[in-house]
Order: sequence, then C-alpha cells, then structure tokens
Amino acid sequence: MRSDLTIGKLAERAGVNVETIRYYQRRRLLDEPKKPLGGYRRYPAAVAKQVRFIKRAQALGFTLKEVAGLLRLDAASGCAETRELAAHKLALIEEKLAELGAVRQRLVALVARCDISGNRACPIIQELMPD
Amino acid sequence: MRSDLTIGKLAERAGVNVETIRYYQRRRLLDEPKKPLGGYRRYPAAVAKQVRFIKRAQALGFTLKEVAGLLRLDAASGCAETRELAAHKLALIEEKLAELGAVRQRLVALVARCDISGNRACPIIQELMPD
DNA sequence: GTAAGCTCCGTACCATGGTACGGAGTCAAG
DNA sequence: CTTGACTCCGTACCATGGTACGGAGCTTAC
Repeated sequence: MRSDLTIGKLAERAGVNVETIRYYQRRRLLDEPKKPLGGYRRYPAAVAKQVRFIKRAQALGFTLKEVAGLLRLDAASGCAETRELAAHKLALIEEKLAELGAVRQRLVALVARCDISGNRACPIIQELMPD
Repeated sequence: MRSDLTIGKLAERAGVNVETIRYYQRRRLLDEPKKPLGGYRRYPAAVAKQVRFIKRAQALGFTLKEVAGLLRLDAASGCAETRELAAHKLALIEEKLAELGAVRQRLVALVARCDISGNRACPIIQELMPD
C-alpha cells in the first residue's frame, strides 16, 4: 500500500516524537511490523489513529497501562469492560476533584488571611507549621 | 536535651520512612545534624514538625522543590513571597480543576451513551478512535 | 554513485518522590 | 559482654512517561 509510512512520517502524522512510537512499542501499546530483512519498517496509516487513540485516552486521565487494557478490548465485545474502566476512572476523577476543591478552599483562605494580616507572622507558614 | 531523637524515632514521630528523612536531607529540605564522631546523629524533636510541614505543603499541592523554597523564607520576612507562591499554586489548581471538570463531563457522557446504546459498537472506543 | 538524511538498536538519561540493600559500625538491655 | 536492633553510607532500584545519544546500516535524490 502506498499509504504505508516510515516511523518518522508516522510520528509526524500522529504528532509525537519518533522515540515515543518506539516507546509505545516497547510498552506493547503498538505492535511492531516485521522488519523486511535489513530495511525499514513500514506502518499502515491507521497506526497514526492508534497513537491518537492513546493520546486521547491519556487526556481523559488514563495511564498507559490502562490504555493497554483498553486496546486489548475489541470495540464490540469489550464495551462492558470498557464502560467499567471508564466508570472507575470517572470515580477517581470525582475523588480527585473533591480533593483539589478542598485544597483550593484552603489556599484561598490562606491567601486572604495573608492579605488582611499585619504580617507579623505569615499565616501560611503558621498554618503549615504544626504546634 | 533528653527530647533528642534518633533518626528512627524521628521518622516514627513524623510518620514517615527513615529513608524519607535521609532523602529530604539530600534534597536539602532538612539539615543533617553533625555526627558525633562515630556515633548516631541526634535530632531535636522540632524536626518532626518540619517534616510534617513538608507533608502538609505537599498535600496542598506543592512539590518538594517548592517546599524547599518555602522553608528558605522565614516566617515574618517571607510572607509576601510565600503569598505569591501560594497564589500561583492556587491558580494552577484552578486550572487543573477546570481540566478535570471537562474530563469528567466527557466521561459522564460516554458512560451514559454506553448505557443507552444497543452496543453494536462501543461509544467509548468509537469516541477515542479518530476517523 | 555518493552524500544527506533517515532508521535501527541498545542503552543511558531526565524529573519526581521516594524505597531497598548490604556491610560495617554502634548502642542498649539482659 | 554479648546479642539484637538500630544507624551510617553509598549505591541501586521502583514507577511513570518519555527523551537523547551514537554507531551502523539503509534509502533517496541529485
């Protein structure tokens, strides 16, 4: 197929570094085409989609390990498992959101106290330093 | 002082691993008491407070590098800088919250679509796989 | 037909925040 | 005064997600 790509072109199309492609191969997220005995490997253009799949999944908060799991489920048969993975990830994200929200509240309060205090002693340092 | 601690006791009181204390010393977050020529180092009980300071700051989202910065500011004179660090960190957290919120929305929508679809093709996989 | 530019491959390195290991020395209780 | 527990110290290793390097071989365009 004339749409086959060298690793460099693939990386370019996928918007990643060549080394990243190779890294994903090592991580078994992408499979490595057979090398034509002392030549360069050729990649179907569809592999760029795979790479973007990985990047999108990462952007949703999945780790590469989890993405590897997603890739092993096929689109039709794996829907239930995929849904579970997504739901689980969603729960983690809700948790993280709650934690960050609490941290935010504390920081907001601390910064405000900094602003109103005469600053004999920094409220932030005071807060962090236990008695 | 009889309140001086060995590194093991210090770690125990601070709720961390001995290796973590040593790591913080290498990172210059804690200073290393002079060793009494072929003996064990002794730590004032107050060092445990320092360690908890570090852990609290981490919990607020500061990296160890940033915490090192905080520790170099003294409580009175460093308030303005500390406030700036905290405000900056707050901005980063707001950003992160917004991002995570968006991710959450997408996941919620995807999981919902999984549930209503006949599942001929998994909506999640569909979504991730570009055309 | 040759020179530039790419690929291949192993390996090392980056940051982040630690944890683990092993041999030698030391301290404390019985 | 011995034995077990602890400390000291350097170094190596863990996970995570890549990036960089260098020599050798291949390919492509001129």
